[in-house]
Amino acid sequence: MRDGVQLAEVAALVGDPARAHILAALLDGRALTAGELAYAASVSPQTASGHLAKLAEGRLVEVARQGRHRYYRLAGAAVAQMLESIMAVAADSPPRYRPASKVDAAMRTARTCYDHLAGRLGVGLADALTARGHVVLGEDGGEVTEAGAAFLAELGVALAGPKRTRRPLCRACPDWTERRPHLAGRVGAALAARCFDLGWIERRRDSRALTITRAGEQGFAELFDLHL
Amino acid sequence: MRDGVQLAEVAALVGDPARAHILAALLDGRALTAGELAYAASVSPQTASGHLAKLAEGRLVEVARQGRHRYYRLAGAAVAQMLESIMAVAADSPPRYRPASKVDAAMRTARTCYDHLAGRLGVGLADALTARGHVVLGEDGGEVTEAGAAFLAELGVALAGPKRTRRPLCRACPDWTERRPHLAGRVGAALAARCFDLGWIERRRDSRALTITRAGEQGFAELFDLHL
DNA sequence: CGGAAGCTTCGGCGCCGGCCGAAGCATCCT
DNA sequence: AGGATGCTTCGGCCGGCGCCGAAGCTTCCG
Repeated sequence: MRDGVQLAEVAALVGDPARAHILAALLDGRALTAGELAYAASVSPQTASGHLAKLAEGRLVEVARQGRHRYYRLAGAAVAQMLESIMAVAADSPPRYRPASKVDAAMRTARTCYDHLAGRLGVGLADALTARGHVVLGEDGGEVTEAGAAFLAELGVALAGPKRTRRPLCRACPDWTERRPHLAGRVGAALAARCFDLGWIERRRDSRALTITRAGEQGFAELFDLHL
Repeated sequence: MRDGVQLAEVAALVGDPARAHILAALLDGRALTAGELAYAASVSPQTASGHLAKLAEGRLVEVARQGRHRYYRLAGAAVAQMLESIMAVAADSPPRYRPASKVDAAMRTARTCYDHLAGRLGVGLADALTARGHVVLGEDGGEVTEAGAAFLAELGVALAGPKRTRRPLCRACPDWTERRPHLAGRVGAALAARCFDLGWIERRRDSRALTITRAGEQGFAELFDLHL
């Protein structure tokens, strides 16, 4: 069982509190500077730099130099999915203390998951789209029906992009609060981006939780029969 | 971002080499004794005992006393899925050394994943069943069609069991070698069990890889048009 | 061109945690 | 009962890693 060592190496990278905070901060798919990540992890810049070097060597994050800043981001959707699956185990494992604070309620309602939407909002959208036959989530990623393509086009969701990308169009991504999948893949990302553009949702400070605006409440209710 | 600490706690449990070997050994869903796990992890019984206590406290494994033995097993399918997703990241992350040994080839062909089948065999079965409309894998787990139920019944797959179980009937489980989902859930487990009973597949020593017997080759080819 | 900002590298300290020997329980066998 | 087996607990050793201060490198600005 030789895969045990690689398993341990990757898990150990996530297993340090500072690095876990860094990864959690990157989980919404944005690219953050080393300084911001140091602040997020509550460690000094030197310490964060060391952690980031290890994460980069382990191919968990990628770095992009831009002027005197260095922007770090998750290395891909597989990493995000791994982190979500670990959180899913962490969520029900420890009976220790269950804060259930206000921010948790917000997280459960709507949050970003890598570059798409999760929480009740995310699974609600996925449910609505599948119930109406706009998307079909199969085992091999899933597809968008003709009616779905028309619906999304009318909504203004940009699905053009380079066709040669390897990323699947649709993917069911497990949601660790709702325990049911939400919509990921290129469609999930484009839909989330469009919701931001429409001003239906807004990011919160220092959290992956999202604020649903009044326009968003109206839009989600009218177009998706979704009341959150 | 308070979830960072819980993330780190769970990941740190997997992050130790000895514990990772233990978890990898349990990944096929069987329950093993503390002694067997100590041997699998190449540590002394005392050391393994400490690790197992931590894994149990972290709710990653469950223990069942039976005589003077203690049988440990993974705490659930969510844990198995987490481990698979970590392996998926570990598989393409390190360009270090790629052994690509013989056992790896066997693992890619057919192996167990928790209590169901993975590898080319696993995804091939899932493909065949969906292509023929025997199962429909949706986002919310999936269903077995009437034709599928009849087909499985004729094959001798026992799907009765207690109806009140929470476990979904079907579920798409990501496959880290094929990078496409295979069939999990109660149906996946029952199908795997039936293949063992039919003598189509056999476990190998010290590995999750499976040997496909001559009867298995014939059966998979005839009933699923699957040539491995 | 100097100074400041952002980030990294280096060096040494300190501590957490894995490891095993020895001992302590529980269970099974005869 | 006596001994063997399986597993756990205790105690102490020791290596590794996270941490930060100081210094060095690159980039931006006036």
